[in-house]
Amino acid sequence: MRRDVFQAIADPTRRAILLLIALQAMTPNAIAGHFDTSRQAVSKHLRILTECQLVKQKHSGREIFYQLNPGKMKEIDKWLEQFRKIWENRFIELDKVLSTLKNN
Amino acid sequence: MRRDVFQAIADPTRRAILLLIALQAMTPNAIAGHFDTSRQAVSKHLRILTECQLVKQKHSGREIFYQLNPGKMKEIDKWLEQFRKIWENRFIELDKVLSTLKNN
DNA sequence: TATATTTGAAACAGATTGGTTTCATAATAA
DNA sequence: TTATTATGAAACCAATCTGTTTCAAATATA
Repeated sequence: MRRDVFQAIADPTRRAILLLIALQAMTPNAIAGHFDTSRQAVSKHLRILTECQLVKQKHSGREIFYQLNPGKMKEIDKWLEQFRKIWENRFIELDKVLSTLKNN
Repeated sequence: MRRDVFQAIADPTRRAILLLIALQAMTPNAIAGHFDTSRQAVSKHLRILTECQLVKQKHSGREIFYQLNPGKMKEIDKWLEQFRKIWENRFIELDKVLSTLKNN
């Protein structure tokens, strides 16, 4: 069972769930109401999202509200950051080429 | 066959390949040399990465060099951006709370 | 030309995934 | 208390995924 953030966001329904609960915590039933899948299917998605800590639970009576854990989203951002550095380096190199051309 | 960038980066080997060829274009054989999997397995990963346009091919005789397509990486960045906006909004709201406390 | 190298692709096997059905548990309402 | 509601979890199935084996095609070398 792979349960990392990258595997978690690979599924389009899970990405939609993350966006849905980003602004407001919601119960599994409420979330399921926004999709064509069953409550049980949503529940399984929520389990995966919870296990990799992309969402957090907040119990309230018999209801469970799920909300985004923004901190964990930064793990994806961190991974992307490596590539951003590469792009930036290329831009610096491009700048060098351009200034060399300018001086000649 | 789902072939979007999110499904592509779900596999750890594929993420490692992306990092490996980010700085320098490489052939499938050279890439396979860096991992424990076979050349054929790497070839399949490269096919998936190529199909979703995360990498580009550059033919040179019988060799094929694979290189990162940084532009496509931005699709992931774009998706993350939605959440960054949410975080920023929260920070703005937090600022409001703090300044209200200050004035009282 | 004959041989070796580099690669992609198809066929197959085992593991994983996403969804449904069913059941158990806990909290609320009548 | 009894019935209803909200939820998680287990069993199961079809589809998909990753890796291996095998083969074919194209390019380079002896």
